[in-house]
Amino acid sequence: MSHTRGVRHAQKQKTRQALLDAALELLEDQSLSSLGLREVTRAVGVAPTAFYRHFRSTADLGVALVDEALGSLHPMIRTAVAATGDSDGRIDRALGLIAGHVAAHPAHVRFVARERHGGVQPVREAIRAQLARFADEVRAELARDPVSQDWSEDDLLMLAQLYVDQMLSTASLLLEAREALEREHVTRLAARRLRLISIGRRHWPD
Amino acid sequence: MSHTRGVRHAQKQKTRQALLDAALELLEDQSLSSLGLREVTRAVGVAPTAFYRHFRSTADLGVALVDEALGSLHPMIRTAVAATGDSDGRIDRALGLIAGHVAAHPAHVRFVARERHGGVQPVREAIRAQLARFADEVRAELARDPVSQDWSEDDLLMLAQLYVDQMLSTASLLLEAREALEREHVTRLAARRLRLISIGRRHWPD
DNA sequence: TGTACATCAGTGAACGCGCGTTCACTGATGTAC
DNA sequence: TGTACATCAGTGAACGCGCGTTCACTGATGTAC
Repeated sequence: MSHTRGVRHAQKQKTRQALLDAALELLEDQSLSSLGLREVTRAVGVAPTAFYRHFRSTADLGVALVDEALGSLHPMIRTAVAATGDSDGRIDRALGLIAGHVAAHPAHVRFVARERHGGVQPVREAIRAQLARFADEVRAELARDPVSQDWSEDDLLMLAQLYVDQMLSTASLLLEAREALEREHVTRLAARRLRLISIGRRHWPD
Repeated sequence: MSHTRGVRHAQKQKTRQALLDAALELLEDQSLSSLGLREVTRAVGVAPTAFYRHFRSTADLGVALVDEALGSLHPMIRTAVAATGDSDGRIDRALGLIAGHVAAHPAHVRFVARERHGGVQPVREAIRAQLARFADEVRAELARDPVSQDWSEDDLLMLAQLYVDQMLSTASLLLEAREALEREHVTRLAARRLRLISIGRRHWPD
């Protein structure tokens, strides 16, 4: 039954995914606001009109890409900031997770970094909403740490946002680093930045 | 003489500036990679072909906009991080300068935030170079502070980059805040972030 | 100061091209009985 | 299982439109003497 109904549906999903994949690849060296619908269908090998069976516009496709890029990332975020191990160990673990993610999904990371402040409002909004969710999850995780006992909710969120910003910024820098040696340098600098922040955290409010 | 030679030259500069101004305005709600040359000339009221008397392409115009937006900002940067006054006073002064700049040149700030990771490579590169100069100037200023006596050059640069990132990030957040109350909230959060960083700095390396 | 020539910012017509969107269609898949 | 009808993902032709770029031009400004 689910199979009988599924053949047409499955084929549709396959085409939809092909459109998303092709768009993501085309977006490696251009912005969403200049991505053409025909460009995408041409890359997939379907008629331009087929696009409308899946998305109302390229902006709509962009929002779907945001969900694909960030929607599945929530479990990783919690792990990245989990309060287990010593401070330096936690920093190394978080950076390892980030580096792994960038290596596995470079195009997704580039897309989010590019469109976060890009020219397409609904996409900016979708990214903003996802990053706000991340920040709130990080805040919840930070609250479990004894170090944060006397912190107000506002300050916890402030710190969480700082961490989320650092993650995205580091991911973006890793993306630009083409050689392994350069990536190591970026990681070392990011570790120092995180270290400085965690020192500030420990001594807050001084 | 400089006047005789100047009439034609001055008129040319005037048109060039009109093109830059019109482009900047059009870029408030789109990315450079989707900005059309005809769009810009139409807004100014000159023939499309006149564009080529000033820029080879919209990417070229974008690089000129980067220089306009960031080139004149270097003196302010030094003032913003100058090591005079107590820590909280310095933070307030820096945030005041940023808020003033955002209020005076919102379109420039938006342009830089948008194109920093945007789809036009030469423009990204121009922004990266200017931000690197900022970071180096901040590093030089930080080095003059007794607090940084034992810091390595690498760590000073790391901290300087962190400050530059915070400035840009705060400027971008201020831009999105439409109401005065919202802007106050953004400023207060930014002050806390800077405070946390300066605490980390004071206790570095713990 | 006046004249003859050079420069060059801005023009306007023309081009070929790819764009987004519409529409009626086809034929495989799904559903009812 | 078989038949008759409904659904709907993908097609292909057609449209009007604005794009970037070329080219020879005009006429005001600049220069040499």
